[in-house]
Amino acid sequence: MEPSSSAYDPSAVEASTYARWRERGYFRPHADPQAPTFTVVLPPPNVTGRLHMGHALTATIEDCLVRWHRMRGAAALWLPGTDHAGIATQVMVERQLAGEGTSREAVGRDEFLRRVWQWKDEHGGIIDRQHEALGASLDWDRYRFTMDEVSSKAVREAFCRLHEQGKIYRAYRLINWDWASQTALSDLEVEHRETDGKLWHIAYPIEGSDERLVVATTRPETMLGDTAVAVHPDDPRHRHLIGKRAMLPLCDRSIPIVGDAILVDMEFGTGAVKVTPGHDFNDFETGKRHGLPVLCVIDLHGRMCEPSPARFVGLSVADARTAVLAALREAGLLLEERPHKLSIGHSQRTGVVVEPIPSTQWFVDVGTMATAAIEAVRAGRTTFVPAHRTNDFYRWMENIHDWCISRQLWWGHRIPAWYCDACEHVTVARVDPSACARCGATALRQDEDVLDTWFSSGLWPLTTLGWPDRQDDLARFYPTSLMETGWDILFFWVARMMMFGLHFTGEVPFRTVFLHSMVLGEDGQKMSKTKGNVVDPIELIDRYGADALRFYLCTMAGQELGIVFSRSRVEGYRHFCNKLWNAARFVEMNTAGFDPAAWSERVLVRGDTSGLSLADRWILRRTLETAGEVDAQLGAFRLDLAAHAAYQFVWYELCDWYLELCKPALRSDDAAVADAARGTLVAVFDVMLRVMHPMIPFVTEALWTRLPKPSSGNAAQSLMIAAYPRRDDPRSPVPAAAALLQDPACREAAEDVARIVDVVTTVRAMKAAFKLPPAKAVPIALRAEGIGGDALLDRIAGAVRHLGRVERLDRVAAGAAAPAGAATEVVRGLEVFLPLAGLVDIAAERTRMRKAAEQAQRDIAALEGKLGNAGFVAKAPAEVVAGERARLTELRATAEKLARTLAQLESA
RNA sequence: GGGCGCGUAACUCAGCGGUAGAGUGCCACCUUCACACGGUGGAAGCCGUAGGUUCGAACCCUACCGCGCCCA
Repeated sequence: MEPSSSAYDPSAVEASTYARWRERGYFRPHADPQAPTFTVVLPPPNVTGRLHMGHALTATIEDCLVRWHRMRGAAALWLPGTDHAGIATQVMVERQLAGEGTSREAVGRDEFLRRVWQWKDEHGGIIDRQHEALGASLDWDRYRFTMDEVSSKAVREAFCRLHEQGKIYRAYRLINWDWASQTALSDLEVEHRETDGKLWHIAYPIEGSDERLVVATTRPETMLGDTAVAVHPDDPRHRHLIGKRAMLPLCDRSIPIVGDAILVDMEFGTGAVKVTPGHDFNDFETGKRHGLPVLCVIDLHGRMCEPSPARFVGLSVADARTAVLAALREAGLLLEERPHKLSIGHSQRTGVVVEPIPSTQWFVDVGTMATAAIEAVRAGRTTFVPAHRTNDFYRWMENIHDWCISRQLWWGHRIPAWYCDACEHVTVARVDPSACARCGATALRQDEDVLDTWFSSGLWPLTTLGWPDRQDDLARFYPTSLMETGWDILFFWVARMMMFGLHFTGEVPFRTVFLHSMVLGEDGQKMSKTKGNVVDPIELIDRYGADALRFYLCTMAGQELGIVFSRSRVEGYRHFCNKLWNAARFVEMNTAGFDPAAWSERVLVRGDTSGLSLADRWILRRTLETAGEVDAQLGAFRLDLAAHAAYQFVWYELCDWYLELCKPALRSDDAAVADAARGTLVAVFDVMLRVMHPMIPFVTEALWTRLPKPSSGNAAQSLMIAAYPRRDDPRSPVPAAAALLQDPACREAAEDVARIVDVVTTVRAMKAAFKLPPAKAVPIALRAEGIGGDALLDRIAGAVRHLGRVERLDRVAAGAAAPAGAATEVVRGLEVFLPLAGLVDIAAERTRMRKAAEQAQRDIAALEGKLGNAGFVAKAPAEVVAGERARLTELRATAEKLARTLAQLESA
């Protein structure tokens, strides 16, 4: 065994440890068919993407839970893979081609696809290796890519089935058009941003009258496509105009005036709105209600087109707006212009303003699938964590629109529809057809478009398990246990997966949906390259270690609000890993050659604590309590509280106190005494390393592998597959856990340790107050009058002497006078005297004591008031009242002792 | 406009009905035989504001003020 360094170096263990886990096949679910399964599918990142903090958070939470279940004995399966990311990837390759002075149109579809695959091969897979750096225990043998054979087959199967069932159809509809990438988008891919715009009032002359109807609009250029004007049927200002016609300015076209209570808000603008079914979703619906024609006046490149008047044709939307406004102004029809905030849709991918345009596209009728998904959640078949997210899911599902799934891209799953030139029949088929299904003609053209990437990722829980061909994994691991992702993509992923999963299998895709919030930059803003506040998780891993980053992310997993990144906290958790490393090193140094078998059999198996010291009993009990706490918090998805409990215990109880308390025993000549401490150390570290492994797998594995283990029978090769310490688990490393937790001796030890901590802390503080060096050995005296007397002092004296650096510990009998010239403190009724011949300023000490006495009196008065309140005594829980009474008793004793000391000082 | 969430120490966050906590930072002392990525002691908070419920409120309720997100 090589001597370990005094500083933990993550880079020295992480990569090799990960490789070892992988070689040994620990990432695969074990074969035991009886074992419960725990299955998670990783939300597929973009194949050419890089790990960002959101991915790191997702992977940390999922890995932690997967590891925890694996240690609890489940056949744990965490499924990796990547997404082909249609638009994003295509845009990258198009940019590359543009750099070469060519374009996808110039090189042709086949060459373009070859180039995309090449791009994917060159840039893909980086994020997989980054997940490895984080320690993700993904089953790489089951890796899936949304464009691989299995996925492709699944996509085609799903498309054909939905088409056969009439749930996929082709229609001429208004869609969101991204002119930069020349494709349609679904509603979800459009981001609405609030923008400062203007509201214009335009007068439309009424036919056969001198009247004018004034409409308010934020998009004057679209008036060229107006096919009606709408007013509210209850509006006394405009009601009489319904049924008449207006003359559309600039176009000299006669359009009807309709009454529509849905579209028109009487309070807004002038109470009259222009209706442009070709370029506005609300207007499109209004057009359907009134049988209005749909005019398309904006083309696919965002330019005005026929039937716009010739002088506008060819202008960009922005130029057309200027021109239209100028023309209206000239005609005296532009009445008002005022600032107005409006929300404008932008393409999520390219950022350009999305134009609603009518077009023929493929759609999924999601109505019944959405209903089924809502019902499944209502029935509790899938639950959301945190629970209040359930309402977001309902609200979105209840207001869902049909999903536009065709994209005018080349990179993606090509739509399996073929058009017959002869009879115009559309053949949709699982296998590429050679002839028209209706007329048999062989002149077929496949649809040029591909499917929305989210169509294939919506099938992800199915395809990762081999659907539709393989059934074994599906039968064993579906429905999966957990879907964990950021809540910003609840609708993209979770909702679609729910619909598809239920539709194709009748069963929900996952039992629990755990949604975390977003990681923001240190400035509290959303991370973005332009703001320069992006934090790279890989840089953090390199600098602080994967465990430090993971532990930090665990502590943030419960955050409801955005997670404001804090580098200093990551650094703090690196310190924690280092602390753990050094504590374990201490154990290693002190247990060389120690065989814990006999100790384990007696204590851990039989629950016999008779040979243990006070400190041993205390720390054993606290270790088991902490194990239970962490286990419970992980079960409640409170990774933050699990991490917190482990941190507090390790640093402030185990390291600060137990490791110091056990030192005298370790150096004892009495082998039994030393072995009691050694056995305890070994057992405590075994349990705690297991407990923390899901959160910080690397450092715990490195230490656990090296340290002696208490149970020689359960010599697992790796902590990863060791049993998680749980009271009722027969595989638990502490079979007698329940008995130990019940053991009165262990419980009482906690009281004594608390006394030790009190006294030692007091002595240290007194030294500091009198400017004595902490290492200075001082004489002290203690009096435990009325709180256990000599028996208590017998139990704690040794530890107090050791930890307080006390050279002589005297006892002051109940009736005796306090030592003269001594500084005095009373802590929970126990008097601590520090004789300081010559050092003590009697006057100052007198003042200090007087202050302490006054404070005690104030506390007593406050408590007496509380206990004197009849309402409190009658209504508060008995244990609370009893607790306060005990506190009062203790405080009175303290006050009395302070008074006595003070009296002695005053007479001095 | 509708919905949800959040305002606790200088910063990042726990606590969510019974004596205000952690990390980082700050001050003083300590290179003590696991750890200076450390130890000891300390300073630092009208727990957003105002009401209400309660014996008791940082915690529950209401309103308001800020901040963020989602959906229109």
